[in-house]
Order: sequence, then structure tokens, then C-alpha cells
Amino acid sequence: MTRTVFEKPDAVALVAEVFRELGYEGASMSSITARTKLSKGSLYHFFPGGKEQMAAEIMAHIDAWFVTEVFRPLEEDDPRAAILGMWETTDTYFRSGRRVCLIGAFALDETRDRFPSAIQNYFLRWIEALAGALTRAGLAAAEARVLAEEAVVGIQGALTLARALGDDAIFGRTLARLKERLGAAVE
Amino acid sequence: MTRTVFEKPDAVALVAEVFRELGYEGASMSSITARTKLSKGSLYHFFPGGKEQMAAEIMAHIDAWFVTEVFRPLEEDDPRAAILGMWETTDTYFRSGRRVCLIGAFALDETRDRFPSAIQNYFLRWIEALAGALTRAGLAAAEARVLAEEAVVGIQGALTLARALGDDAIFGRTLARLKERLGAAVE
DNA sequence: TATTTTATAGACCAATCAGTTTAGAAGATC
DNA sequence: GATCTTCTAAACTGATTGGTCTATAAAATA
Repeated sequence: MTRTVFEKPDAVALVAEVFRELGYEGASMSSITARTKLSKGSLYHFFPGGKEQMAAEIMAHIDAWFVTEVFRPLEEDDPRAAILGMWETTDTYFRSGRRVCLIGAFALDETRDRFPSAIQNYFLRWIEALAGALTRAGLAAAEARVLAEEAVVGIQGALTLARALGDDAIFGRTLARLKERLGAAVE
Repeated sequence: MTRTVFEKPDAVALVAEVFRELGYEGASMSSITARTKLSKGSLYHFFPGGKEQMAAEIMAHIDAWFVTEVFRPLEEDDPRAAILGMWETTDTYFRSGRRVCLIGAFALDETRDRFPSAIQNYFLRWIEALAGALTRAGLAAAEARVLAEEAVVGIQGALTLARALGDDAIFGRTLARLKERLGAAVE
């Protein structure tokens, strides 16, 4: 009998992709075991709290990744360069729109009511980090906030349309448009 | 024993709201019967094909509504007035962002694979109808298309953030910004 | 190498799932 | 008012759900 041994960080990442593809309700334990190759025993060993704990830890993992890779870099010295880096990181993370935003997807149905603050904070911090960079690049606080909100709205909307249309180009087009608009505002 | 008698159009509308709130996988037959007060007998009488038929008919119903209330009005004589009307209709339909886009939500998870053309056509037709109005208002076809895409992306993104943040104002702010941007382009 | 800890496999559970069936009530037609 | 069609209620089905448990394999520690 062959056995495959997993480590928890790998389990989190594997299960995350299943939730991302199927949504919280759509991701049944059997679909999770089938797609990740982790047995139920392994899953409940790592996540005694079941699906709810899996989703909570996945969201915490995503949040930590964005703090390190997106939000904190936006606080660095050169705000213009930081914002340019954000477009690159965002395009890579969402695989040019082929990967959806798990937290955005959770927000749309009543899964939101299970994790309201995690969902709210993720988007709030993104908007605040970007608005902060725009402010340090010279924009008035109010204008920075409006533009940051427009950017995060555009990213989410483009992810929805990319999947709805099966269009691999719309996400890149949207990022390019937002990049130009924010770039022009801080020139 | 009291019995409530429903008509099919009412059944479609009632079930639609449950799918909208819970998503396709999240909407179980028991949650549908509980929230709509339609019994299983009634539901399978109206929709012998079960959940899949319910969702298909709901999407067709939404599509028809948008054709009548949004897409066709955009083809009327005065394109500027038609576009202004679209912002009103959109704000009302999505209840200032408190109501999500069922078709956008279906696009995000593998529910999309059940109804790929219905989902794709809904967004394609919206973009095309709006681009057509912008063209007739004087814009070059390419520019009209880009702006129309930006508008539909913005609407979807704002719906996601409205729910994620529990913010009643962000949808209206986004619509106002898009209205101004499209209005300025055709002046 | 012996022991302890960590992790896997899969049988098992009660509850819920989508869907079927049947009996009869309400509404429409005659 | 009798007949026929439409619709509802709820019991029922087999399959699947999320979750538990036990035996044991692998890894870490001693």
C-alpha cells in the first residue's frame, strides 16, 4: 500500500485551489479528496474544524501573501515604482485572469456571512495600501482613495468578465488601462 | 390544510432570489422550499429538470429582462439619453449594490461550465449594446468598445466590493464615475 | 534500535442531498 | 354541478454530504 505524505502548507495551497475553482459550497469533501489526493484522514488531521477551518486558514494564507507581496511593497520608498510593481504582481497572481479571486467569490454568496471581517479587511487593506502610495506620490487623500477604489473594483470586475467571457485578454487590458490612469494621475 | 397556489412566473422569480443569495451549489432544494414556500411537488411540477432547469430558466428570464429593459433601449434614437437611462435602470435592478449579479456569480465557479453560452452572451450583448450606443453618439468603434467594456467591468467589480465591504455607497459612486466618463467621451 | 509523535487510509455514521411518487386539493372547462 | 387539468403536500428513495474513528505506516526522537 503506497502512501503519500503531505505537509500542512502544501495541504493549504492544494485545498485553496479547490475552493477557488468550486466555491465554498461547491467544494465537497469528496471533490477535495479527489482533486488534492489528500485523504479524509489527512484533511481532518490538518483541519480538525473541517471545511470552515480550511476556508479560514486559506483566507489567512492569501491575506498574508498579499500583505507581503502587495500591501507592504506599496509602503516602500518609491510609490510610483511600487504601484508599477503591483500591476505585475497582480497579473501574475491571477494568472492573467484565468484564476479567480477566492475572497471576491466568497463575498458574493452567503459564504460571506461566515467570514465577514476577513473578506472586508482584505479589500479595505488593498484599497488603503494603494491609496497610501498614491498619496505619497502627490495626490490629495480624497482623490487617491477614489482612484484606489476604482483600481480594486476594476480588478474584481475584470476577473468576473474574464471567466464569464472565457477571454484571456480582458484582464490584461483592464490592468493596462488602470495602470495608465493611475500613472497619469501622479505625473 | 391550507394550500398556496403559485404561478410559474412567480416561481421563477422566487427561486431566482434564492440562487442569487446562495449560489448554484449553495441553493439546496430544502433551502429553496424554505425560502420560497414552494413545496418540492410544486418545484418539480414547474421544473421537471430540477435545479439545472431552474437555473437555466432563471438565466433566460434575466436575459429577457435585460434585453427589454437595457439592451433594446440602448438602440433607441437618442443614444445619450439611452445611456443615461441605463445607469438608472442598472442602479435600480441591483438595488444600489445590495443585490448581486446572479450571472456574474455563476461565472466565477464551475457553475459556469453548466451554462457557458448563456453567461457569455449576457455580458457580450451588454457590452455590444452599450458600445453601439456610444458609436451612434459619435465615438469611433474601437473607443466605444473599450469604454463599454470598462463600464460592464466596473459594474461587476462594484457589485463584488459592495458585498465584500458591506458598503451601500460604493456601487453608486462607481456608477456615477462611469456615467461621467462615458458622458465626457460623447460630448 | 526502541519509542513516541505525526500523518494516512478507508470504513463507518447520521444527516442531508436531489429527485420520485402518490393522493388529493384547487381551478378551469363543460 | 360533473369532469378534467393543473398544482400542492409530504412520504419516500438511493446517493452523497460533512464529519468520526480505528488501525497502521512513516518520521522524528531517544
